[in-house]
Amino acid sequence: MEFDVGGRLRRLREMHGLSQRELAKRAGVSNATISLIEQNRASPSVGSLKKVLDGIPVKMAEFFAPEEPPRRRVFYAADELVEVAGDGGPGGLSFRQIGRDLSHRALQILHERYAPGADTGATMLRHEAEEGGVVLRGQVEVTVGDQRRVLGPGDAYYFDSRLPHRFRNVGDDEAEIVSASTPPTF
Amino acid sequence: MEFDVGGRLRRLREMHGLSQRELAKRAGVSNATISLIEQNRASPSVGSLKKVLDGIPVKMAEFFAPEEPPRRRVFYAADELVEVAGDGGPGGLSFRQIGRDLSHRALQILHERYAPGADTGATMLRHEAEEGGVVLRGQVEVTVGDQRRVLGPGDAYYFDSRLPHRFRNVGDDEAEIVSASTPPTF
DNA sequence: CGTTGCCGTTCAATATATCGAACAGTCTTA
DNA sequence: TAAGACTGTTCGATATATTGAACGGCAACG
Repeated sequence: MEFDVGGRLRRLREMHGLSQRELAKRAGVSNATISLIEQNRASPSVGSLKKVLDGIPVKMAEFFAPEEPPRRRVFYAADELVEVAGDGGPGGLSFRQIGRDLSHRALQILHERYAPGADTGATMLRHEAEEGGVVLRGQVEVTVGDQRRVLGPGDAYYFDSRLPHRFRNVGDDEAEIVSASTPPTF
Repeated sequence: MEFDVGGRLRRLREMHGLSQRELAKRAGVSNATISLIEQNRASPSVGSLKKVLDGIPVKMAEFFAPEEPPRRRVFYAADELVEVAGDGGPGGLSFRQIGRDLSHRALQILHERYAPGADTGATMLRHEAEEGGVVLRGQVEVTVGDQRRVLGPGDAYYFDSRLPHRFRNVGDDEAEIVSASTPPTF
């Protein structure tokens, strides 16, 4: 099993939008060196390789880490967000989540919509997590522990998920929130 | 930050109960080479180092892997979010963050606004983190590694922050995003 | 058109890694 | 005591990595 040092370096460099000369300057080596390494016409010393990687910057372990980190999905169209709670209908709540499988993710992000009067109910205690969000439209009454407040467009919140919490749309129009929590809890 | 290649190799070799000569034979290099490398009197080429490690055997990524692998306030009015980047004026970028001190938080949540044409620039900070977000208004071109896409209202993204990334408002109107990342990076 | 500036590549000169062989030390055995 | 079989280290010769300067290509500009 050979390691294509040159190809790997070239891909990393280009991915970071650097020219050979630019990288050479940052790394303190000559551009010729980079060129030769990328063509696999020279096998750099560990010291040199380290200098080069520091200029990108990339850690040694990263560089040699198992080739392709399975290219995870990055983009999601609006209609590809997955409904994870509520009925999704016009009458109530809609929680639309970025990505279907969160088991390898650190973050759960939701696009939430509340019909007028919609209410999450008194929510259970959750696992050890933190969450926060921004209200985009409407008037949402947020209750966390013994604190309560009505938030409008642009207002935000942040709390420890272990506290009991509740969201309620107290306005006459639909309300919208984008929220995030870590780690994902469901 | 330096990497003690010699010391590391010596420890690994002894841990596996190999003599310099024995390892040299397995690896197909001279014993002198091993001796010099272990004294840090020579910085082996990655080709040589690979041969040596194969003789132990130890993977490159393993060799360079770090010793140990990685592993109040609730409500904020819209005008209490703190501007953390950009000029905040009408002309460019505005990144408004929930909360001022993130040192004890797991989550960084931003309410971002981009004037038409606004751009985060090509080179971005890189950190061990994950981030995602939802586009609320406008047309935003998102580039992550070698992937690129224009996202509109309701569309979303999620990626590993170690990949170089860039956001650009390619529409004629202001664009708006709510994003989250963990752990907070600043 | 020529100039400027950037790109990646190539080449001869030089610095350095690597080799083969010899060195000194330790332990075992005759 | 010396010989044999190990250990890790050192030395000059040689192979190779690295340099600095040149080269040709390509796009922008006057």
